[in-house]
Amino acid sequence: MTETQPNCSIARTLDLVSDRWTFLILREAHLGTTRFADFRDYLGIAPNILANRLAAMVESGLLEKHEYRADGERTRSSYHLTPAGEDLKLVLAALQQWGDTHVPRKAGPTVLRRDTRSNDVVRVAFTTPDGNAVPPENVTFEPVPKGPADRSTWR
Amino acid sequence: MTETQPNCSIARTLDLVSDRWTFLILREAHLGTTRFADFRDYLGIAPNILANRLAAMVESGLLEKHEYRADGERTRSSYHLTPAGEDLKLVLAALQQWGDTHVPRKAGPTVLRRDTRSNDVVRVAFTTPDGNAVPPENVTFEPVPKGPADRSTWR
DNA sequence: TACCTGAGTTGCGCATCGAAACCCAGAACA
DNA sequence: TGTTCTGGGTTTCGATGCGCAACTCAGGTA
Repeated sequence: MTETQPNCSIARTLDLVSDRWTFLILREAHLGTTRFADFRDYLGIAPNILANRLAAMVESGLLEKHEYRADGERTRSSYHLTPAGEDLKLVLAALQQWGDTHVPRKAGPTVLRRDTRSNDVVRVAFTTPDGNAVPPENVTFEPVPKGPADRSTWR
Repeated sequence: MTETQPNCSIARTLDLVSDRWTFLILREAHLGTTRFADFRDYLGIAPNILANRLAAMVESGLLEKHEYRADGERTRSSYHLTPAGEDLKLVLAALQQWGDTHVPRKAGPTVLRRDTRSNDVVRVAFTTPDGNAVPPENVTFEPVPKGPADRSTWR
């Protein structure tokens, strides 16, 4: 087994998270869910699939499994976002924002993204390094000159 | 078949794009690929899967199929991003940015996001509506008060 | 002792995936 | 006129993976 890493960052990312359930588990984790039974009940996911996904996500560094013990109870497992998992907040927000505009729910969105300081609703957008907004139509994906020219090796 | 729409924007979005190949086809489309054979060769995707995905993406409004005829050639098919598909640029960029930092390639990234006006490298970030950057740790997902409280109906 | 609850595991039928092979129409060639 | 080439697919078929339902197992509770 040669276990080739794709050259494309999008492809490497998708190797870890492209699954629908993985995204939804991440959504729940970002909303504060940590326990197996809560993920199962909130998402309506089959327990074998959930166990499978959680293990894969721990394996790939998106979640950490902790054992904890509340007073007078036995130890339980909980799953917490790692910094890498936290950083996917931006991806989740981008997906959500797209869904809000392109496949809207008649009754309006169920979840907002809000700035805890100002209470403003937050958007995801392109910016320059110094924080100026860039209109999407001015953003291009540009292969780097030294990169592998053969597109088929990008995956 | 009741064909229920999930209440969660992320879930509704994932119904259209959660598949790994769908994302990679979108990446290629954003790089300018329009023809069946080019998608097939650049991605190394089996033609049945490609045909399947392209049809689904046309069906869900991410791509449009055009017939065109170059001088002295027969008509050919091409696939072009719709505005909705264009808007997924932000999601692709967010995935790519995450991959660049959390599963980096030793030889550096293969594709950059660049502002065609200033030539600056572009980042994806949270902003307020008036364009100020918001640090990710200050962004929370907040269920709207009137929304369905029962999380299990969100999907 | 029996029961409950959280956190899974196992078994099984069905759908989907993907590799390889095949197909078909139009142009180009001979 | 027939053959070949190429783009854009379709068909076949075996392997994988999904989700439901049922079961397990350990610790705490009545």
